[in-house]
Amino acid sequence: MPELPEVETVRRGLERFAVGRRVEHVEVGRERVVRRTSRAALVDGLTGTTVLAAERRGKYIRCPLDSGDELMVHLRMSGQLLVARPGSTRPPHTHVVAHLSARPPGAAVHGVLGDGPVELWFVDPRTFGEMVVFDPDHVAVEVPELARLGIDPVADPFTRRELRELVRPRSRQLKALLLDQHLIAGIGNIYADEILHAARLRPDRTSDTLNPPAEARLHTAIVEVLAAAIDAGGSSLRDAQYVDLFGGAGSYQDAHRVYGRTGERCTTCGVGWVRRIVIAQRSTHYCPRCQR
DNA sequence: AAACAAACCTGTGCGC
DNA sequence: TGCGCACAGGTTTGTT
Repeated sequence: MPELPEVETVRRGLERFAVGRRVEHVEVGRERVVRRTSRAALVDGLTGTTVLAAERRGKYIRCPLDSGDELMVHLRMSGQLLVARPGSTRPPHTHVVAHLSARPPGAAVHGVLGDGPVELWFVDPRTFGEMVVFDPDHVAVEVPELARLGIDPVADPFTRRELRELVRPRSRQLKALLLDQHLIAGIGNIYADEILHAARLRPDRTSDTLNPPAEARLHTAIVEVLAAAIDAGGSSLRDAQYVDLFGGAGSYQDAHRVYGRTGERCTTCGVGWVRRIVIAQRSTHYCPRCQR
């Protein structure tokens, strides 16, 4: 369930362990992962390039390469990026392996893997995830959804004013609004529920009914919940699809107030019981007492 | 414009 | 115990 905090955790891992290395060799198993282009396009686009940076927009990872192209990775539901020592045993569903060079002399030493060569694995049982190398000058054609992405509440300036301009002119259920990547990029099902609980707003309330205090609570909740989740390294659920670059779990699941807590007493008010309903075709958890 | 449905795919966990 | 099935997650596309 990689959402913004999980993708940000992965991005930070890439910054430490991939940036500055050269891609020596690429293996692509299942071609479905590169369906937007082809196996050859990914191999040719990556081989021989050096990774210049690791960036994130919403749930999309973007890595500029010294060729002028960019690598885009989306983990979708079950994708993982992992770093490993060369020759390590690969887990099932490892669809792409990029062999990265040692770091150049003078680079800082980073963690247990040191500066020797590493492998970067893309693992994805459900194969919804994808990788593509594209020309950023043609992003609107080659990766149109990137060009249509809404504001990133962590990477972009995101004040109450930006939120107000998204919320006021529409009449959308708040849950659906938070999930709409064209408006705000990066919030998924878990964090939408947690944000609305923190803001004390019902998920089915419509956006044009918020008064200024409610709008302010929503803004604060978006910023604070995402920041706390990033600090915790994201959420790893029981079926544990999400892990960081080294296979480590996050801990924000322990801080969930409503997601996955159907039928439990609300820990915030101590009175209400967490309900599960369906909104925007997604399971939605909230406390009918706290959230209005 | 907004809501809804289906599609993509596989592992997990439930009920019988 | 074993089987079958609903379900989970993100996004696009198409329909109402």
